[in-house]
Amino acid sequence: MGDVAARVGVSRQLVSLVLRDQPGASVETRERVRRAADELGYRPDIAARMLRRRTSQYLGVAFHMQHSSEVDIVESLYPAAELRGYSVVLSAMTPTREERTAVEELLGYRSEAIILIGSHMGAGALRLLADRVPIVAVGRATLNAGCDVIRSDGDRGMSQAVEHLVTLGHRHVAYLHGSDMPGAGTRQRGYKRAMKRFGLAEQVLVVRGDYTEEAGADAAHRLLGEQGSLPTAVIACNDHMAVGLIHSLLRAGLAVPDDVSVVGYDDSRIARLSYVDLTSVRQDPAAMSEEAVRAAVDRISRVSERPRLVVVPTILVVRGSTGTPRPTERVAMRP
Amino acid sequence: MGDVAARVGVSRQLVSLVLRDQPGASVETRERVRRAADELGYRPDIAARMLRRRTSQYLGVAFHMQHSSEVDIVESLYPAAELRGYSVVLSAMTPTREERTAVEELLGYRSEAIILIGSHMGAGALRLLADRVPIVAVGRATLNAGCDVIRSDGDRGMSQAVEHLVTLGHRHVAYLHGSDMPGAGTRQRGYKRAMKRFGLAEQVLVVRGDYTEEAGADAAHRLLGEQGSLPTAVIACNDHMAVGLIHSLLRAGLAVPDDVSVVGYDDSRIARLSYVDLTSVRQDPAAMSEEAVRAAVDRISRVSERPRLVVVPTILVVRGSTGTPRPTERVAMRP
DNA sequence: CTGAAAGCGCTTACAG
DNA sequence: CTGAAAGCGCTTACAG
Repeated sequence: MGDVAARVGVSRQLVSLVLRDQPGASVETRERVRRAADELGYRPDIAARMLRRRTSQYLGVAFHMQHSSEVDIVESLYPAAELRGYSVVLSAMTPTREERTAVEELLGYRSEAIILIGSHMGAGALRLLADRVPIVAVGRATLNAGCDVIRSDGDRGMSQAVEHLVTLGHRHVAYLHGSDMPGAGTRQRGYKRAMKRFGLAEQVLVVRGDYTEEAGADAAHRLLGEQGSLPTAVIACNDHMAVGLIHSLLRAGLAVPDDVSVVGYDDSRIARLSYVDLTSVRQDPAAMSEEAVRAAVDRISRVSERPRLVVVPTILVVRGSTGTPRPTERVAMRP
Repeated sequence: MGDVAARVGVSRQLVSLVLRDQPGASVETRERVRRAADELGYRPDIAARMLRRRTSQYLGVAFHMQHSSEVDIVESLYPAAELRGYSVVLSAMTPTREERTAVEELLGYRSEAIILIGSHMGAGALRLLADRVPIVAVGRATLNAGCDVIRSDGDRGMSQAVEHLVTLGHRHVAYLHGSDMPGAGTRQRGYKRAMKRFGLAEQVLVVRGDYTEEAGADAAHRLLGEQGSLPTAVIACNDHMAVGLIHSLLRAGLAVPDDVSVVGYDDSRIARLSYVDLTSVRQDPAAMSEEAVRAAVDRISRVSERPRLVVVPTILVVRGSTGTPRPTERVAMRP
């Protein structure tokens, strides 16, 4: 910084001022300082800056690099944080790097709040952490852990899926449940509620499995095994199960969506593959990011007092795996 | 830090010493200091620490969060850096966050070297940057930009693919070329060289396209259009093209691998889907990370003088999309 | 082990 | 706009 000041012939304070876009320098000087900084390849030292300001202006973010849905959220965190004058500092969770490690690093950076995406921490550990620093948990149902929670509306998402299928004319809409999957309970509840709302309580059919492709394939076999009761549409609790299901149906000589319509959940990359072309419910990553940053900033500035729960609406992405049911089959379906 | 010192009844210097695992404190004191730090939830301020040490011990990493192959590399960068006493600081490149921005942030952190994964910078810009700080470019062919380059051996990868197919008994091995894709040139060259090596120069058949699924599907149509000349195996320059190809072949009533074997490249998530089950060439992310860190550290410590090029061997992952060619077809193939 | 001192590169506050 | 001073939270170096 001294070099830049010397080159322009001004004080270090003035250089600092210009580089922080503060008032107090003439337009001409401003220009000269900037040019000198560029020429010398000078950038203020972030560490020194944040040491002097008692406030780091950092939002720490811990996330699973391998999960594309979390990556989508992190991506929109950058602009959301910048809008409110904060910088994002990233700490990855990987198979070899625990959540604990990731969080400790963020604490070392003196993050003013930590946004925890897809956290696996127990409520107790989370509460202890939340006592030290404001925590915003994204995509996690646990309440009462002393932190703000932002999650997408799995209930409403499933409702959108059911509504879409009913509007197309389906009545026999089955559901593939993924046990042990985070958010699975909410999604199944959403399916059942929506079916009830459309007067289809008696058509509710839940097939259980885990959340893998194989489970989806298995489910197809079980559905096909029950003679005469094949639903005209199936909603899976995630895209992987949906894809396994489709694959088994095709192998069994059935057409999608002509014989069976299929809806997935997550709108993952697989859903978008042209030959899968899966109708899927997608969370709104940009909205979740904005809410997460808002919650963090409000808590830092002590605007919000008690933990907040924000439920962000989902979006139904209609693709080629859903269509109107076959008239013949609809008749056959109602004995 | 003062609080911890006061609590234990020692000097701040001693606390600092213990937390840095330096010699000079008794085992008992060490224990008491650690416990007090834990109880108070104290962590040394990273910024203050690196400000005082004139060396940040940071390795800056710029990468595309959305590219799973880059994420794989970053993941193994953490342990590789730690092994050599460095910390990793992440800066993401996204559709809304340019490489320039990501790099500037890393410079602000006073990274001692920057590992640039999948960089799109021109050679000129790269050279300018490399004058300011040691740069290691990963997965990029451009040499002579004043930085170290680590890339996987696309040439040898294709050679492994050809060898695998030839060993299975294939002779008519076609290639789907993806124009404009980084590394595409090297891969195509590898295919041609390997074919020549196995005395199959006359069987070389290159179908062009971009690197999308659609291009793979198109290629299938073109291959099917040429009567009697359908190869018994096809290598695609990436998994997406391979998957598009397989899909078109299946639609045309052909079986994979019974009628046509298919090999992809990248070993992406899609390749691993159970119903795709694609034999694919995969780069070795852990090896690339280790080489990247080694190059960075050597350059920081001025062990290496001139830019280094490290070519990391690939690994062939054999799955269900490749098999022996049909005897009948092999006869038909040689008129 | 302690204690007193200096300094990393900034920002802040203030008198001129 | 300048100039002199202080201080952020650490680490380093040194005399005891």
